[in-house]
Amino acid sequence: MDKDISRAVIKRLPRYYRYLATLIDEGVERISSNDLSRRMRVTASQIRQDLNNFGGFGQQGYGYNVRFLHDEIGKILGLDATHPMILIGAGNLGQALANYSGFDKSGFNLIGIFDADPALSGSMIRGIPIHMIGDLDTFLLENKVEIAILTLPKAEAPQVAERLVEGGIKAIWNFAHVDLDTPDDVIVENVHLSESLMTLSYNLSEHHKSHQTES
Amino acid sequence: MDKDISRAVIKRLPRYYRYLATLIDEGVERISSNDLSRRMRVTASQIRQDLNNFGGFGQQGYGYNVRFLHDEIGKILGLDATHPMILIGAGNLGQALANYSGFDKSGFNLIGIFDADPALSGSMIRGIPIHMIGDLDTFLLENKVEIAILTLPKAEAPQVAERLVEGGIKAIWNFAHVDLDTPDDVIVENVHLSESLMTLSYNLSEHHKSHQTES
DNA sequence: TAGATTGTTAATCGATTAACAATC
DNA sequence: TAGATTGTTAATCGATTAACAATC
Repeated sequence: MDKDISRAVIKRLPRYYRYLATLIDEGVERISSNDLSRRMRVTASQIRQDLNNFGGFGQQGYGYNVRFLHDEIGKILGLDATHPMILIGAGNLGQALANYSGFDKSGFNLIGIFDADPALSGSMIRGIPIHMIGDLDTFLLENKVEIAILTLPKAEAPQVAERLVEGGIKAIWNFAHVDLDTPDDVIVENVHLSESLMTLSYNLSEHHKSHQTES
Repeated sequence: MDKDISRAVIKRLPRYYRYLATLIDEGVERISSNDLSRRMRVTASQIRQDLNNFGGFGQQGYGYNVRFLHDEIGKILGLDATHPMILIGAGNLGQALANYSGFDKSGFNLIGIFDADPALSGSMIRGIPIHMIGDLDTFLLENKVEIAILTLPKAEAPQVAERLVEGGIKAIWNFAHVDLDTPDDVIVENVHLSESLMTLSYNLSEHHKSHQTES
């Protein structure tokens, strides 16, 4: 039904969601696009335009019910569903992400960790077993996995990505410093930390007027 | 001199830089905007427009010298300079970033780590000492620090950010799940991982045609 | 020189902002 | 009802793409 929402809009939704959660914590029950725009430092127009891509969540003369809007955006983002995930590459970053328990409460459940290092075989992180990478294909056959987190050296990432696609994975959260070449129906969300740092560095180098930037 | 380059352009520079490094590895000496556009899956027009924001790096009839263009973009990004950094919050993610040695070769030198946990006092990560957060202000007085990496719980981040600003920090690489309210001359680059995952989740939930996305 | 390919201007497309009628 | 504020259309702004003259 909702057709072709622009990526710019989608990327703003989690931020709305976060601000609305804060408002709930503060006990705020309703908010107008104008008040929210002041808090978030975006235009009220943009807020109303963004939300109306998904339907009329507000009420004229009243504004938006905070809890309702929060939950609706949660649904739009798919946070009402459970998303089984695996993580591939238990290095520093991989272990840090595996240790982070915050994803669970949004429905992102890590059910397996894979690495090439035999020393890690059989051990666990937060109760989640570390498997050998050789067992990946079997695991994908026997378990429903939606998302794979790729925290691998760039050299190994493309080959592993291909195996993931063959195994029916739906989405890859890619932390490897490489672009993956996947079929159109596989979602790839890239997090290139070093590129984020370079962007920061650019702004440092010059006499640029700064503004806060989303990565 | 270079005035007001759009953020969209800046965010593409690190990717050009990465592809050019790969071309150097492959022994490619020159490349046309057309060939590069095919590899990177962007338009040749965009490549030429982007680069010409910074000057004419190419030559008609020839294309671009790979090594030269790579190095020029490096300079634009400020990778020819050294950027002393500190990291605040030695939790899972903080430790992972501290352990990552790859930043050094781009000039990003981690010179101090701070945490509130007394158990960590005096220990080191990759030879970099962990200080108590109480010593932050003194450290900033005694050391030239450009960038602070914030890997803290959201509750503590704003207060620490304020101390950093007072201590003369130039830029904050913010991993905390909160927007920081800093003066205009302080650069903030946000990395909100949970928001990145939500974006991925959105694309999963629906029958959206996927395309690879930069976070 | 002829061919190739840039640098750059012009045209198009998309996203943001402004305005206001609808309506709670 | 009157006031407030949305939903939505129209205007503006900015970014991308196309076209082509300049030039190596």
